[in-house]
Amino acid sequence: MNTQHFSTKERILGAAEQLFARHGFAGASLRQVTAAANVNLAAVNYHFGSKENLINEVFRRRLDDLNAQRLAALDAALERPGSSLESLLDAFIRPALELSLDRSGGGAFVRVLARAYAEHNDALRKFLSDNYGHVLKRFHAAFAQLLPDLDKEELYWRLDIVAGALTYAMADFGVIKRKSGVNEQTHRERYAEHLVRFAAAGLRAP
Amino acid sequence: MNTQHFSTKERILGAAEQLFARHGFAGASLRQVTAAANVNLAAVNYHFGSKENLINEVFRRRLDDLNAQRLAALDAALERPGSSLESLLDAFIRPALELSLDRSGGGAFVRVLARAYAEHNDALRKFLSDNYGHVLKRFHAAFAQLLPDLDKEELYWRLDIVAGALTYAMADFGVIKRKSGVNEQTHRERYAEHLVRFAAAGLRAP
DNA sequence: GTAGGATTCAAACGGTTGTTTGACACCCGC
DNA sequence: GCGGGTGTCAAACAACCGTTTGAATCCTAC
Repeated sequence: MNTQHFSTKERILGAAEQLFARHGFAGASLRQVTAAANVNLAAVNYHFGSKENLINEVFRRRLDDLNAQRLAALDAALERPGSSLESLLDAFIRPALELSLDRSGGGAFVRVLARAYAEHNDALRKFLSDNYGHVLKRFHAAFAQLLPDLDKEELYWRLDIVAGALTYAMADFGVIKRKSGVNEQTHRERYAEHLVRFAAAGLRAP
Repeated sequence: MNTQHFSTKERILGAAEQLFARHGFAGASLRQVTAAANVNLAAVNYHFGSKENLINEVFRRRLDDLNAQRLAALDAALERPGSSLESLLDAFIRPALELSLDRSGGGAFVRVLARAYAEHNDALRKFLSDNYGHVLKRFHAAFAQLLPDLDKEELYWRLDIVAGALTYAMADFGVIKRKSGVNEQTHRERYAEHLVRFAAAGLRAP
C-alpha cells in the first residue's frame, strides 16, 4: 500500500489517517506519519502548513463525501412511496458502514471519527458540527414526520442515542469479537441490520 | 479542590483523571498533572513507577467499585420476583450514571473510560477486558434467561450496542446540549430512563 | 536548452517529553 | 535525640516534538 503513484499529499493523508486511528492525534507524530508515507518530514508543513491543519484535511477528505451520500440516500428514501422508519435509518447508517468497509483507509477513518467524538477539543467539535450538524437536522425533520406523536425533544434524545450507538458500532468498539470464519464485510452488514432493527424499535417505544 | 488533606498519591490520581479526560493519555503531560496536583514532578515516578502505570491505576481506582456495584445491583434485581428486562438494564446503567454524577472526579472518569474504548491500545483493552469482561458475561446470562427465544449470539450483538450507547451517553458525547435550566443530575437521570426504555425495546425486537 | 517556479531533502532550531539523580527534609520507633 | 526509612525537591538527562531553513533537485513553459 501507499504505492508510489499516489501524490505526496495523498500519501500523507492516508498515513496520517492510519496513525491517528491507531495512536490518536497527539499520540501520532509527524515523524511517524512521514516515515509511513515514505515522504520527507518537511513535506507536511510544506503541503499542509501545520499538524493541526493536516488533521482537518484528514476529516474533510472523507466527511464531504459521507454527508453527500447520506443526504442523497435520504432524498431517495423520501421519494419512494411509503417510506418507513427502517428505510430512513438505513439511509443514515449504510453510507457510514460502506465507508467503514471501503478499501484504502475508510475503515481507519471511522476510528478517527470516533476519536474526534471522544475529544473534548472545541475546534474539532465545531469543525464536525459545521460539516455534520445540518445532516442531523434534515434527518430529524424526516423522522419527525413519521413519528408525529413523539415529542420533538424526545426525538432528539433518541436520535442522539442512535448516533452514539452508530459511532460505537462503526469504530468496532465492541469487545465481542466476530465469529471466526465470518469475513469483515458480512460482519459489518449484519451489524447494520441489527442496528437498524434495534434503533427502529427504540424509536417506536411508547 | 485537591485540597491539602489528600495524600500525594490521591492528588495525582485526581489530577491525572481530570487531565486525561480533557486532553487524552498522550495529550496530558506529567508536568501538567503534577502542576494541577500541586506536587513535585518526580512524585509520579516515585509513587507509580511510570506514566503507563499511572494510567492503569486511574482505571483501577474506579473500575473495581463500578463492577462491584453493577453485580450487586444485578443480584438484587434477580432476587426480586418477576424481574423484567428494564430492571436488569437499570442494574447495568444506574451505577455508571451514579458514578458519572459523583462529586470529585467521577464525571471526568467516564470520559476517560470512553477514551479508553476509543483507543486501540491493546494493553489497555486487555486491562479493561480483565476487569470488565466477567460482568458483561453475567449480564448476558441474566438477559438470556429473560429472552429464551433470542439467539445467544444475537443477544451479544444487542448487548454490545447497548454498552456502546451507554458509553456514549455517559461520556456526554452528544452534540445535543441539554435544555438550559435543567441541571446536570436531572439531565442524566432522564437520559438513563430514555436509554433503558430504548434498550429494552431494542432487545425485544423480533 | 534553459530559466524559474514547485517540490524534496538533510540538517538544525528551540521547546517539551518521561525519567533519573542526589541532596535535602520529614517523621516515627527505639 | 537520633538513626533510618519515607517522601519531597530542584536540576539535569537523553530523546523526541513541531517547525524552519536553505540548498539541491525536479518539472514545466518558453
